[in-house]
Amino acid sequence: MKTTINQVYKHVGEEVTIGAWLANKRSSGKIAFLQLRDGTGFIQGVVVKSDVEEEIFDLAKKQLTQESSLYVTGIIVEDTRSPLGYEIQVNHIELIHEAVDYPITPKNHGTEFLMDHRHLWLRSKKQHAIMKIRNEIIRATYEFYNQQGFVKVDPPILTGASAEGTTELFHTKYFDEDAYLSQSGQLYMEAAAMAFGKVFSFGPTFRAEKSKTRRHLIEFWMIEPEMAFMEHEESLELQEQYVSYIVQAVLKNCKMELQALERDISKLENIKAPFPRITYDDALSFLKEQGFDDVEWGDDFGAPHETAIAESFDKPVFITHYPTKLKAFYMQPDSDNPDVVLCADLIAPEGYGEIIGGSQRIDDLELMEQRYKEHGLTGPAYEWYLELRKYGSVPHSGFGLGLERTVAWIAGIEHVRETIPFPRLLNRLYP
RNA sequence: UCCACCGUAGCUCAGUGGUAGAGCAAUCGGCUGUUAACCGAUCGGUCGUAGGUUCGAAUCCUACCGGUGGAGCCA
Repeated sequence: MKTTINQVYKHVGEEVTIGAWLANKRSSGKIAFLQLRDGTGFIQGVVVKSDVEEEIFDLAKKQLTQESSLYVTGIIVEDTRSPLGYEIQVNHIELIHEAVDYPITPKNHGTEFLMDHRHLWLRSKKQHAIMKIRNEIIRATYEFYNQQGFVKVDPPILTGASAEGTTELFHTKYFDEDAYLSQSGQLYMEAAAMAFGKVFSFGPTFRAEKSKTRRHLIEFWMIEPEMAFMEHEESLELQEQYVSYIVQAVLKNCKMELQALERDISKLENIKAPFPRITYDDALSFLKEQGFDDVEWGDDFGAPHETAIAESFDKPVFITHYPTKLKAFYMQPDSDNPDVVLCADLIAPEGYGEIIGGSQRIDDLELMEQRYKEHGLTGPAYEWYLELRKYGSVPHSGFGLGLERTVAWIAGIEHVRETIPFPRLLNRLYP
């Protein structure tokens, strides 16, 4: 009977066949241990010389190379010495394909080498665990927003202009016109919110910035909810519920993966709403108390500042009410103080930086037109966006969550490049 | 774009002016519970590239190329 490694617990005492790759092997004169993986998990196969035909033992001991593909047939047994709790006592092996000189050996490798072999590196235990956690976050995201009555709407990837007018865009041709790869679906999601009420998107975004840090990718995935009839504080409540939901989903459904990554689970267990909030002004005072003298009112916070603020909380923290001049043109000014806007960045703990940026959007046509002028934004590409304020404008808010930074934080991975299957980095377009 | 560091065997690294080294991988042999298994042997090199200094350069100098970490910008 054919099965997969994640199903073996249902077949204790039975003979099964598993299609697998050989991750590693260890052998002595009369016993061989095969480390098998099949995509669903890892299991050890035990080949005892006295229990199998001589050619099978010779195959296991000598011919089987790392990453060769095979069908392994044997009896599933419980064994406390195995991390999985089960082993397969091998009776028969059918070699499908013999791998020759697999480049990624069980010893140490450098980042450049591993990234050059990313198509193979994905097979390793740690990378497998990271991708499973990424998948769980995506799965839980769809589940959460569907439960909350959101509709998934897909914004375009090819666009005629920038959403924020700040970041560097990838330029391409659209027949005879200029086009750009999307750096945010937000403006389109605002249109969608006016059609469906509560919407979310999940898709790739592109930034042609020469950023070279452990928090940056050229191509990354964002989840962008947008909610009609929702004001700033309500949006914060949704954000903290959402982030709590995905953290708890990973804790519940990815125990093996978190263990494989040696993640300190105690740091995740208390990630439950509500999250602390601190205004930009209070954050600035806090930084001054901490001895930072390189930042004044009106300056944006740098990575060291964000980290210092995040380290004083054991949950993600919202930094709210940034100066208007620092933020995008579409953000709603605070009615009590128009010098600041109704926005919030959510900073993850443990130095992972900003995982969410969000705000209430300007819904007044006159104010939006004024902002357009101040930011020098003109042209037909923006006309449709203004029309959203012309026909039944309502208060609305939204935010964007960077998937890779979120995966890095939850999985405890140092660099975002390991949290996406094929990262696009400043100097990397291969594989 | 700026700052710092690094390029030596397939991989990870040592070697700081005087014969090119180790561990792992690979190949051969040994070992009945291994967990990056272990033990013995064999194989493995245009020291990133181009100039320069020197009797002599992997080592010192210059330029270039590539990479890593960080800054700025951002999610």
